[in-house]
Amino acid sequence: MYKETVYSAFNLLMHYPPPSGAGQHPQPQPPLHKANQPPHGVPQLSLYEHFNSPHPTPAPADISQKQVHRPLQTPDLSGFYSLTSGSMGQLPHTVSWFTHPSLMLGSGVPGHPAAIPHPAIVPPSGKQELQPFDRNLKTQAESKAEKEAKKPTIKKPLNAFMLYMKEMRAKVIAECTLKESAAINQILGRRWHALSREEQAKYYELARKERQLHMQLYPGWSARDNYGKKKRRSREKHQESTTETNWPRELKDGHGQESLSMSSSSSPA
DNA sequence: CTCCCTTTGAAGTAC
DNA sequence: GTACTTCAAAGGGAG
Repeated sequence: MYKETVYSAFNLLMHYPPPSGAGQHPQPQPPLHKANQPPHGVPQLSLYEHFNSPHPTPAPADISQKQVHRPLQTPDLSGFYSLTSGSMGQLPHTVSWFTHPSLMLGSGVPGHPAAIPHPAIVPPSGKQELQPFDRNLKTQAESKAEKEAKKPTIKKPLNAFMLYMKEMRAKVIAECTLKESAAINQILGRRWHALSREEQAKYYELARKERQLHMQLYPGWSARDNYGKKKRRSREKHQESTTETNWPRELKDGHGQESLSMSSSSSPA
């Protein structure tokens, strides 16, 4: 089944050969995501400084936690993405959902009571909390522990590729009628490599602004907060796959690019 | 219901 | 400093 869906995308993929097809980017240059890194020590975070300045209002993270009991609403971002999906010829003034104006005002910014829950903040299970009525039945210790466990998770900001995926996914699905994300992502990965440096640069810039705003909204947040909390992927399996080739990703991309048939056969029937 | 798959990049941990 | 690991999104598939 998986094989079939993957093969159904074959034609699509033929237009976006893997990077191993040496010469997709005739001009060998340093990885864009590295070249795109802003120099250290460059002060760019005026807003960040503003948030970090001593003020009586609670920290953004605290605000976000107070929003947990609300029905979680992911704002409709289709507008923004439709804005950018057609032509990325110019950078939008707003950056994805992190920098969407309404979100900037509403999510986590102190002093905005009508705050919209930030899409990066989700309850761990994605479910609503217990009603206060139910919680009264529990002991303080239990409820405290539960509260701790149900703390909203502040998600990582999306990187350039993730932003690209988010924007292009629907397009690819429409083109190839695939729905399985694993297959879609393979296509998107190849399309990503097929992008020009200029096109990629737009997404790196978007991602940079995402990180910047994320920092502003959640000054104390660290990727460490979510580290190791998501899945307990079988380390043996992962090591098996890495030791199989034992190559760095760059080399694998260049020489050991897994074929579609390989990836399809990797999933158990 | 929960995890896996699959991708790239950022950021974490381990040595 | 380098190598390795985890998590961001997504949704069908599998157990």
